[in-house]
Amino acid sequence: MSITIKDVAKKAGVSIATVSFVTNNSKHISTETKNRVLKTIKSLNYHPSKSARDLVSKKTGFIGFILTDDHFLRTEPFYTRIFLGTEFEARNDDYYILLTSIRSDFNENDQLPRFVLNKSVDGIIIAGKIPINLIERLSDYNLPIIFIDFIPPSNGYPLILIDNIQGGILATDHLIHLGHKNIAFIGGDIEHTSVRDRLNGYKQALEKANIPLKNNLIIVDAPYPDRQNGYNSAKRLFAKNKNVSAIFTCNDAMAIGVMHYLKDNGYDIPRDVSLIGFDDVEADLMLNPLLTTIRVPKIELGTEAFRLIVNLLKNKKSISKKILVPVELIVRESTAIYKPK
Amino acid sequence: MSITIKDVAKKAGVSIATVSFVTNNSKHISTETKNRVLKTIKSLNYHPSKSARDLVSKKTGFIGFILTDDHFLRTEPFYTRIFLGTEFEARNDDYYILLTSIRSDFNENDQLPRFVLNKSVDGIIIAGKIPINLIERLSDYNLPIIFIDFIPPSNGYPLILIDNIQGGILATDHLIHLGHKNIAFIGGDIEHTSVRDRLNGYKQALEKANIPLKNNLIIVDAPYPDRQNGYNSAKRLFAKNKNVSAIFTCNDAMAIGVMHYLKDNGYDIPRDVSLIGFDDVEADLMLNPLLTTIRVPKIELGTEAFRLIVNLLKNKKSISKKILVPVELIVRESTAIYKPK
DNA sequence: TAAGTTCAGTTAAACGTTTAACTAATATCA
DNA sequence: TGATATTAGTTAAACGTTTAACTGAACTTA
Repeated sequence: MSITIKDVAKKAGVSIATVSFVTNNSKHISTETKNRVLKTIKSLNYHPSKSARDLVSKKTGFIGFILTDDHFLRTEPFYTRIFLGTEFEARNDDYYILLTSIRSDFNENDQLPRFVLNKSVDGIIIAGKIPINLIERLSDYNLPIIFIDFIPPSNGYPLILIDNIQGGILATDHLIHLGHKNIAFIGGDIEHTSVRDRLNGYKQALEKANIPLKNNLIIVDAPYPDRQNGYNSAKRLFAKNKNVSAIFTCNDAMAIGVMHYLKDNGYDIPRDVSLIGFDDVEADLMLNPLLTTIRVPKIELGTEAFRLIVNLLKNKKSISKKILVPVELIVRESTAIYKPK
Repeated sequence: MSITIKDVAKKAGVSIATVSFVTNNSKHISTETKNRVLKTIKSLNYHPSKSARDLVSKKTGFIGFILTDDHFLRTEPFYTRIFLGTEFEARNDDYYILLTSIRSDFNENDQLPRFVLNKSVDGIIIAGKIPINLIERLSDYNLPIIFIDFIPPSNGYPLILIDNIQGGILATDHLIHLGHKNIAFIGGDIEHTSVRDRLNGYKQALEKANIPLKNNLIIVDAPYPDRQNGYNSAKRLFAKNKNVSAIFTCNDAMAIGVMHYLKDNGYDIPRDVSLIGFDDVEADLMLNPLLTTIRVPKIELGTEAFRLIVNLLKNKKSISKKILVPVELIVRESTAIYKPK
């Protein structure tokens, strides 16, 4: 059968406790014995049984990762990248990540993820907007929960957030420095905090530059920030106001929609209109022109979340931290110096 | 602390063995006792400890799922959908899926996935093309392995495959029925079996319709089947042959590249050229015109793989099955009846 | 030198299940 | 009727670890 700690102990001529102490280096063992044990472990290709370990330590060694179907299957690998960041980091710490998806219209009748019901995780990471009734039901299980890129209504949870305000400022500043004055903002649902914060950054940047805010340059009534809604929002923007020289959209998907609208209506990018997105999802490298955008470090969001939850697990006291991950301006081809017509 | 089988046994007034028999219904227990135990379980909200179970049963209850980074982070949610299918199915069978990625240039110096080293999975599902040295090293661990959408060089593994030949026939037949004669095939790497099979279907369909095969209508030298290579392949196709009225590309990504090329060069789709893709990844719903394609049932590929591996695990004898999952023609706007210029 | 301290290692209990082997009661049948 | 089979349940060992409590030797120190 499989090699166990007993086999190692026997072959190395020590007790199983000693082997255990070596593998965990939890007690001082003479270098001589230690090396002998280590060598034996290697030669037998011994790997401790996870279940036996978990059983006695009362830990599971698993972290649950929850995503809605919507987010999971998004065209752009945004949330999958975040997951990957978490998985990467977990490798160093002997944790496994259990990924599951829930329906985005999760309701009272839906079952909680199995790993919650069976208590097979030590903590939970949730990325993106999630139905609040799930959060409420989750709280009964008193597991540590961390949110990525979402601010739940109830306080007290540690949060890993994108520095959206900073991103909004970065994007808008870029356009301002290029000489633009009539800068539009196109967002999805204003109820979503990221959109609100990005808009906030936009406003702050304008104010700092003494450019008056015009409400008819702000379109934030689309239900979902996808390409189609980007297209429609652009249409509505230009219906109100022909005098736009630059557009900041709250994400790349909408930006691509806007791009389509502009092309369909004879505007050249960036000659007639400059366009900047947000996320940098590399969704469309064939885009012409290539999109200037704000890069969100997705992998890093995932790794940060993992580090934080492990910390929480070790120190037991629930620090309700809020970590803002910085973003970066990526200048490509869709923005240019303002030239009056 | 946590509720254990002992608590249930005590409260229900039976031995722990009885409780175990009830939870597994592995032995006949009187309905009376059974109901009493069940009720107690519910009232205490008891859930068996997975690690204790795994320890004695020598199963882990986990299946490993391996993807290369390339596939994982593909723009189109192709492989993530397959994973989701597996995860869905696993829910019914009390299995968990451990998803991990490896680098696409995985080599001898890279570590095997942790779940292999630590023996924390009962079997492995691999989706998409994977470096063969990984397969070789994996075979040492004598775990059941199943491949999805990839035929490894070494035989004997159960395979879940897309019915590519049938798909090739379906696509080409569609174009033939529309009256096209000069039908081009654009594929990526011909070394890839899916491309070969799709091309095969293409050839079969032409032959059946008595349309002579022209080699200068077949472009299969792109290293990777993405948009950029679709664009380039189209360029090369039209350099050799202006007389093309329909194009069948081996996947949607290349089809989108081809679409860009056609637009850039003044061809109207489908008036001048009909275009059909493969995969139906819904990557670009803003596409104009919407792409006619062959739909691959991604979720189903995942569920089939899971069912097969569980079967393998239960019956122990390694049936080297090959399951061909059928595809479906989805007619949208990019194909039309042939009209001579 | 005697008492105490440190060091290196061992022993054995515990974690929460499953399951083979057993028991005791009841049913079946020639 | 007595032997046998069936049913419903129990007992106890086993799975592979961790770790508290212990042991014995070697080293300090007054």
